[in-house]
Order: sequence, then structure tokens, then C-alpha cells
Amino acid sequence: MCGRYTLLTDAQQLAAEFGLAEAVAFVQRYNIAPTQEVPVVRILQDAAGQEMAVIRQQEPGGERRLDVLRWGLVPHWSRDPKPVFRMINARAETVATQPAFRDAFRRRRCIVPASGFFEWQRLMKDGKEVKLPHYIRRRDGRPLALAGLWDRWQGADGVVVESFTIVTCEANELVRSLHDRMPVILDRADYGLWLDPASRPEDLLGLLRPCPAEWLMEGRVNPVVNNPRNDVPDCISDLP
DNA sequence: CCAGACGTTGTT
DNA sequence: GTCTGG
DNA sequence: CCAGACGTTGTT
DNA sequence: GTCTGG
Repeated sequence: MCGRYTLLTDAQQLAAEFGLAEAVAFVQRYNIAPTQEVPVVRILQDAAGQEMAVIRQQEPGGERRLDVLRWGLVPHWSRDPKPVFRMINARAETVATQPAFRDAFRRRRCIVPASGFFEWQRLMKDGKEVKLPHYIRRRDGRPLALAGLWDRWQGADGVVVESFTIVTCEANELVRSLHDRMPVILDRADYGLWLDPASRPEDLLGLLRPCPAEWLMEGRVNPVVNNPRNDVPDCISDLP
């Protein structure tokens, strides 16, 4: 599962990691929650759904850009711009066939950059359930590339809402003690394949598996992160 | 994901 | 318990 | 044909 | 938009 994460990487680092055409400034975030607007990496297509041929010749797949989208997918056919259901995650196992995701999986994939993500460990203490937040990040300090899907919703009055969801898979050995699901974390060598609108579904499905546990490290953090209103550095302060 | 609220009426 | 807001 | 659904998680 | 159920 992935329901909260951070983005602390600076614009230059992010541009280098993801091969962005332009280093776009954005706000550093310690506590990103569903429904909020956050930057994602994607390749835009023209209205006909074709990549722009000129750009494609120079850069396979087209230009990688950083755009701000809403977390919680609103399918283009929704009556409402607010999803009736909380589509903040999409299961890797069914993403190619579920009506809400399959179009996006075929042609509108993105990478959700994150410095780390949170998982809550549920424990019973004195007969009451407590939720202990844990923070998971890469050992090598690089940002995480979370596999995402996006869509564009347009209302009758012309209002446009662009939104995204994070693909999940079964948890690896490191995350399993906290939860049985985790976000799909892409290898740097696979960024191009995932982002290229022309990639074949059968190749893409091979990427949707848990990353090696050795990539990651994990530790308990301050419960101040539990409240999404607290977007402060304490959210990732380590607890013994 | 967690925190916090949790109503009714009539009209479009 | 269940839904909405962040 | 039209109407209605379209999702994930965790918990029971 | 597209599929399923009636």
C-alpha cells in the first residue's frame, strides 16, 4: 500500500534523475496525502494520441516533463471531478483489465517521484489499536520512482482535472512486516520503457513486481506524520 | 494513508 | 460504523 | 435495447 | 468510454 509519502529532492537532482527537459521548481513536502496536487514525471501526447514526431526523433518516447497532478485518479468518463471512490492505488495484478485503469495503463503512464513513503504498523496496546508510522527510503539516497497512471477529466464548463494513481504490488521482505502491499518502485534502466506511450503492455507488466529489499531501508518515525495537516520536518525524524 | 465528522428541508 | 477532507 | 457500474485497503 | 446485467 502507499497512502502517504515525501518529496524533498531539489529540482536539479530530480531533473538529473529522470532526464527532465527542464528543471522545474516545486515545494519540498514532508507529508503528501491523497487529494493533494504534487509533481509527476510524464510524456505528453497530442490530441490525436500520437507522440510528437519531431521530438520523438531526438528523444525516444518524447520529452519528459514534470507536471502537477492531483493524487486520486478521476477517470475521464466520471460524472464528477471528485472520485466517488478513493482511487489512490491501482493493483498491478489487475491494472491492465480494470475499467478505471486499463486506458491509462495503455497510454498514460507516469513516474511519481518520492524521497520516501510511509507505512503504518498496527499494534494492540492495552486493548487499544495503535498506528506506528514507519518511513521507507532508498539506501543509496536517490529518489524513488513510483509507477503511476494518470488521466484527464474535463467538465462541461471546460474545467480540467488531471490526476494520478500509484500502482501497488505485493510487499518485498523489508516491507512485509508492516504490510502485504507496497508501491511498485522502478529501476532506473526501466524509466524509458514505463514512460513511453508506445511500449507494449506485455513488456510493461514485467516491471510491476516488488523491488529488491536490498534497495531499501526502513525505520520508525514521529507519529506527528499521522495527521496530514502536519507537513513538517519532524514527520521523518527517527525514533529509537 | 489517518483524522475527524457524523443534520434537515426543498429546489434545481 | 462509515464517509469526507487533507 | 437501456441502466448502471466502473476501486483499494484492512478488518470481520 | 466501455462493459455487464436485465
